[in-house]
Formats: sequence, C-alpha cells, structure tokens
Amino acid sequence: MADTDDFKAGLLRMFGAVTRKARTLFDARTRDFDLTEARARLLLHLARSGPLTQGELAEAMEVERPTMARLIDGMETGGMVRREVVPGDRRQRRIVLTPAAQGQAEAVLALTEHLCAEILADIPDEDLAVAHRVLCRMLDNLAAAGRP
Amino acid sequence: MADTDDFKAGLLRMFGAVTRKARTLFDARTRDFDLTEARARLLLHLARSGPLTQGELAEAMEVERPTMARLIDGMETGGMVRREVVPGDRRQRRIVLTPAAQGQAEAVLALTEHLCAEILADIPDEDLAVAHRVLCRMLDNLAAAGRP
DNA sequence: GGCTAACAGTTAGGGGGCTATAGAATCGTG
DNA sequence: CACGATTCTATAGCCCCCTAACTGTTAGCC
Repeated sequence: MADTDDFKAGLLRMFGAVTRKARTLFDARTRDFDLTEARARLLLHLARSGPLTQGELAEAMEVERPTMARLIDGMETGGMVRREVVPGDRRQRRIVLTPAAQGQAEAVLALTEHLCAEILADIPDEDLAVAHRVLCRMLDNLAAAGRP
Repeated sequence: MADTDDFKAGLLRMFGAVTRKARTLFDARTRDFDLTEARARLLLHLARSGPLTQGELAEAMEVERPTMARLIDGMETGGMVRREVVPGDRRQRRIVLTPAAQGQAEAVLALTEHLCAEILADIPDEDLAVAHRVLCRMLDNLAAAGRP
C-alpha cells in the first residue's frame, strides 16, 4: 500500500517538476525578447481568437480574473496589448493585440512549437494519447474534488 | 502537422492546469492548519529523511536554493522547523523538524495520500505506469534542453 | 423611478518559483 | 602561510498564481 502511495505521490511531484522546468526553460529562451510563458500563451491565444474581454480570456486560459488583470497590466505597459472599451457595456474591457505583438506572434508560435517538440521528443504517440487521457481524468477529478 | 502541434501544446497546457489546481486544492484543504503544498512536501521529506542541510533539501526537492531558503524562513517563523549550526562547517545550516511538526507529520501524510488517491481515482494502473514513463522522458528532455 | 442583486475589473496581500548578487566560511595551492 | 576559488546561505527583485474585499456598472424587479 505504501509503495503505491509513494508511487502516486512521486507522480504528482513529477508533474510539478515538469511544469516548473518547462516554464523556466521557456522564460530563459524568450528573455531576450520581452516574453514569458504566460505572456506567450496569452499572445498566441489572442492572435487566433481575436479580441476578447478579460473575463473571457481568464476563462479560456483557466486562470482567475485578478491573475489575468495583472498579466494584461504587464503586457499593456510592455506595449503588446491594449485595453479598449466595449460600446454597450462600460464594465468590460476588450483586449486587443497591438500590431507589434501581432508581428511577433508567428515567431513566438514557432518557438513554442519547437520547444514542445523538444520536450516531447522520443515519446510514442500512443503514450502521449494515454497521457492525454490521464490528464483529462485528473482534471475531472480535481474539479470534482474542488466542488463540495 | 498543425493538429499534432496543437495537441502537444494542449498537453503542456494541461500539465500546468493540473499542477496549479492540485496545489490550490491542497492549499485550500490545509488552510485551517498552517500548511501549504510546498510546506507539506518539505515536512514529509524531513520526517522520513531526518535533518538535512538547505542545499541537500533544495536538491532533493528539485528547487533552487533561494526558494528553499524562503520556504524554510516561513516554516521557521511558523515554528515547524529550526535551523541548527553544523559543528564542522559554519556555513551550513541543518534543518530539523520541531516536535510539533513531527506530531503533525502523520496527519499530513494521511491527508496527502487521500488527496493523491482522489486526484488519481479511476485511472488504471497501466495508464499510470505509462504516464510515469512519459514524465520521466519529459524530465530528461527538459534537462537536456536546458544544458547547452 | 429607485433598490437590490449580479457582474466586470481592480486592489491588497500572500505563497512559491526563478535569477543575480553579496557575504561568510572553507578549501587548495603556490 | 596567504590568497584566490569554491561552497553555503541570505537578500533583492521580478513573475505567476491564488483568495478576499472593493468600486463601478448593468439588469431586474417592485
């Protein structure tokens, strides 16, 4: 029993390690440019979705609203993004990419794809499919556990 | 091509989501007690390894030294941990659990095991084994990518 | 029309991660 | 023995994430 628990605990520990190291590596590679992993994800999301409100972005990136607000703060002062008012509703802010950021999007996409390929190199597709299934189940379980 | 890239990028995004949500859930469940996920991991590690220096702990938990220093700061002011001088070397600090924290260790272990079981519920063992293999490979790839 | 409830965003505060840098102590070598 | 290099910890500064509480705005309902 203790062995399988150790195994499971180790599994979760490894999840954290992968996440942290991937983020650190990405940040290191994009430090020359004014990017981080979170900013890059937001940039790419906006590039393909078009302008969205902060709440929509927060939901899409599975992040709380204040987190999104701060992320946008940084990118706004960095000139990658602009807050626009929405005609019908003065509460909302529509977030749009600046032309400069739109120009970067392609290079950022290439960089992230390359990094993903590196990280997932030499892993068979069927293993990736299983991993995907496991991740989905974990997210479901986490959502269920967070409920009551 | 774009499809598989999307799939891979989604996979990495899900890793981050799992890590964040697991951490948030754990923190929520242990808030009544003065614990967080990182503190709990350190506590459990120390409980089974016995006293270690900060550098050893940082390496064991795969975290940088300043991160470990701050973590220990918080737990020291919280009375869970004590810094002791090492006789032969005045640079090092040996970190020991206080009796209070030792008493907590068992309850914390039960809590984490329960949470792990919840998160990994209804996932076949062979899928977990595949996931473990994938994680190992990803960590190797990340280490290799971080090298040059 | 006015009150309340719900919603969008911000602010405040804290945890945890990283790099870069500084300070103290130890080691190693000339 | 002394001086430089290495090692261990601490500090400063930044990013990302969270919750809780606050401000404005909109919508609903008497």
